[in-house]
Amino acid sequence: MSRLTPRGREIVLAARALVEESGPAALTMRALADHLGIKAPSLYKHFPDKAAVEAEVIALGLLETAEALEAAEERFARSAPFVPEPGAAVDEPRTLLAALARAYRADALAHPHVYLLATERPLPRHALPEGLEARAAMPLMRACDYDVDRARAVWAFAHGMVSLEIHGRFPDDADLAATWRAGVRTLER
Amino acid sequence: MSRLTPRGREIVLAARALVEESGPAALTMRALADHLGIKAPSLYKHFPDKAAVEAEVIALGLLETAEALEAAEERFARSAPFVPEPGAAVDEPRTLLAALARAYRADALAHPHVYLLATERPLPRHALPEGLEARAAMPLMRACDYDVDRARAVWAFAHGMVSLEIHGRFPDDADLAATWRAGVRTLER
DNA sequence: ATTATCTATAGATCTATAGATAATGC
DNA sequence: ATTATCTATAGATCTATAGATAATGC
Repeated sequence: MSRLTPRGREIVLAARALVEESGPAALTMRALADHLGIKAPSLYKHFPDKAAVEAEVIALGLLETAEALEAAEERFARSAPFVPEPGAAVDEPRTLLAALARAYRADALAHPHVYLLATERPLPRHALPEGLEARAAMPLMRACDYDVDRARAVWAFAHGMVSLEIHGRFPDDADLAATWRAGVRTLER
Repeated sequence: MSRLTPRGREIVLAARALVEESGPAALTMRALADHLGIKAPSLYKHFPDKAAVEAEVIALGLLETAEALEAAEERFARSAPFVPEPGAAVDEPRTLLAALARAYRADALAHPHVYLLATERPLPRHALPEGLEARAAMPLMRACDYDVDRARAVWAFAHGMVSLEIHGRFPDDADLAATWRAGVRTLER
């Protein structure tokens, strides 16, 4: 993103909006051009091909995930240590892992189609900013004290939850907050 | 499947082979017809539209998952209780949940593209055999003593692991067997 | 008679290139 | 001069329908 021209940025933002509105399949060069009020061939003066535009949208999604997790980390670090007491806010996550899980879910559900675009296909790693993928993975690694297997297990749980939820695979009456709690609680140790 | 004509069955099996070979997007009416040595319009005498064919492939995938899990359940029930001893086979799953997790992964990786077709989109529930979805979910429910939240958490973990693995999202040198162990072990209690 | 196939074809899309034209920045 | 746009168009696909033809089953 940072390495794009201003017009390139606009195009990528329009592409993200398009994906978010109507799903990854709706991102076509023509629809994107329409959104921008230009003709499709004009896009090729800014990006070599469609994959390049898509890669930028994916990079944007990854960056937002990283930022959401980092923000949750900071919020948790600054928050008062949890002390059970009568009038306390019931809603505060009590552990760093719970805070990260909550942020992960909130971020994914805030733009589910971009989330799917960024996770349900191989990453175009060559087209992503150096270090972005690792950056997005670090908060969970830190929360798991650099135990990679636990960090990956937590990631798989969170991704699985979000994926199944977005695709409507759980029963309508499922209490997913309870499922998240059950998962996070057991993965905590 | 059972409610199909013999020719319908052949078409669905060819469709599944096509998906498995080249991914869900490769399932087009023309490619399917080519595979069968006929012309695309002929398919419409057997299925009303492409979605109907796709739904049958998904039903097949779900059925295979259900059968794989049920078989693992039975195998585990019949196996000798685990007794740590020097020459024992190191590879035996020691708990029912571990056995189911292993079967889930093996089944998904045996036909990853069909797995993705059956999980990475909303289920065409109206077009599936009655009870199939519930049947596929039961082994995990039984293994979790009907604790739905734990069963769903395990499912999410397993689905997340498989999804991330199929899409090549883990580092090449990741020890995924260790990640599965870590996840299953913690979700066990 | 019914069933499975075929040919022909409508009607939508998509991505991407070539080359012309207008606007902007020195 | 450079940049952003446009029109025109090539070249691939896709899904699905209509109607003809051949084969099969009574």
